[in-house]
Amino acid sequence: MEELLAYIHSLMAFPEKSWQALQPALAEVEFAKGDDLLKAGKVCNALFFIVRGYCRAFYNEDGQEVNTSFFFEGEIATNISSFGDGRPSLFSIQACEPVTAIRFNKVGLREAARENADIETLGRKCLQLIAGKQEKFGAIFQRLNPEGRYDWLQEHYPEILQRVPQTQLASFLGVARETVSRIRGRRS
Amino acid sequence: MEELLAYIHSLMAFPEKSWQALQPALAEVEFAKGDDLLKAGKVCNALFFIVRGYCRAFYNEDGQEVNTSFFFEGEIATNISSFGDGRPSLFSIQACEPVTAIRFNKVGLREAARENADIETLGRKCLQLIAGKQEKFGAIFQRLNPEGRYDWLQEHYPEILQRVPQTQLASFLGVARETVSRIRGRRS
DNA sequence: CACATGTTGTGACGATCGTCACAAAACAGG
DNA sequence: CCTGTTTTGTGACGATCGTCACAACATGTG
Repeated sequence: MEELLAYIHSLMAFPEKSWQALQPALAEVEFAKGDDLLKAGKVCNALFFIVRGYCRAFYNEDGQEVNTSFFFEGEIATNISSFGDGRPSLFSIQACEPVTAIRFNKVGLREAARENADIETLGRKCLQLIAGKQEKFGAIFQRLNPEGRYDWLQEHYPEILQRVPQTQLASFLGVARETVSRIRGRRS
Repeated sequence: MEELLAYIHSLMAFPEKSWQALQPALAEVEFAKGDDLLKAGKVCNALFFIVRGYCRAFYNEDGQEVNTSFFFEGEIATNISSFGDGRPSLFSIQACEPVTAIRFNKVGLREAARENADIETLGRKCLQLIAGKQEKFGAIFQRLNPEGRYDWLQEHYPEILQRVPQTQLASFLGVARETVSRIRGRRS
């Protein structure tokens, strides 16, 4: 819980009173490696603040999995659009290691936000953060070739390169597995 | 204004009372071709609902312009991250034709949202819409090669292909100008 | 109409990447 | 420790794309 509080404080001033008001919406949860935090086809009714371990978001493109993002400690894993309008999620989120997370229940969050303006603001901040991250990644894919993308990750998210197995990294970079292997060969 | 009202109604129920409360934040504005709706380096303190004409968002990558998106009639043009946290925008938004738009003033909007929950909700819906659009485009660039991207645009946003000059389209697709020319050659 | 400017088409060529095939290495379960 | 399974490395080859160079076409301005 301290991790979450620190995260929130990094975003905004958040008095003890608001923190208390938030509690009913929260629950600490554990996932084994391979467990789904969110299943494609289901509606996303929670946010997950990752405390330990990491997850991947992926969907099925004619029989094979495409990774769309990774969530590490101190990040929020969710499907914004499904969470937002209650439509089924197009992708799954899965624990890649044993994961400890704090679950934000949607209903509880909505109730808490109605009573407390800080919580409403917090929600908006998170949304902005997620949108901003998406914007950044979009730009990278738009203007960089596979090698450039790898370098950019190296620079900005070295954790992904170190913790994610190569095959999954390749699908995230939108690149053949072999290409990642060759880029790594050149680097070392 | 009717266009904007229709747009809002397509997103949510929005009673006349809320519409009235929103008015002080709105203003109809005109831009000549080439005018900036937002200048890179400045803080974005408005949303623009495009009524007529279209705009492009672009930034400078070592001396040459890269288009990051286009905004047509019935869409909202803005820089979410700059609008959200008041930091200077990394990109400009420019009218590609004579543009008529409705300007949402940030201060006015904030005041109106404080008084009226519908307006707060509207803000969140717009944010979600923009994040969702970004998510979609990100996925396309991640897994499609230039030709696939072109086809996808053809299918989902044919307007872009028809109204945007080829050179700017190329920079948007993250592709050499000549490649777009050849793809078009193959298509016809 | 003439000219300057900007946009688009096209050909040649090399670099990068995807695909296929198979070998090597790492890993997990008994 | 052995064995089957998954992950990673590597080579060959073809397709696509980027770059450069230049021609054709369109646009707009006097």
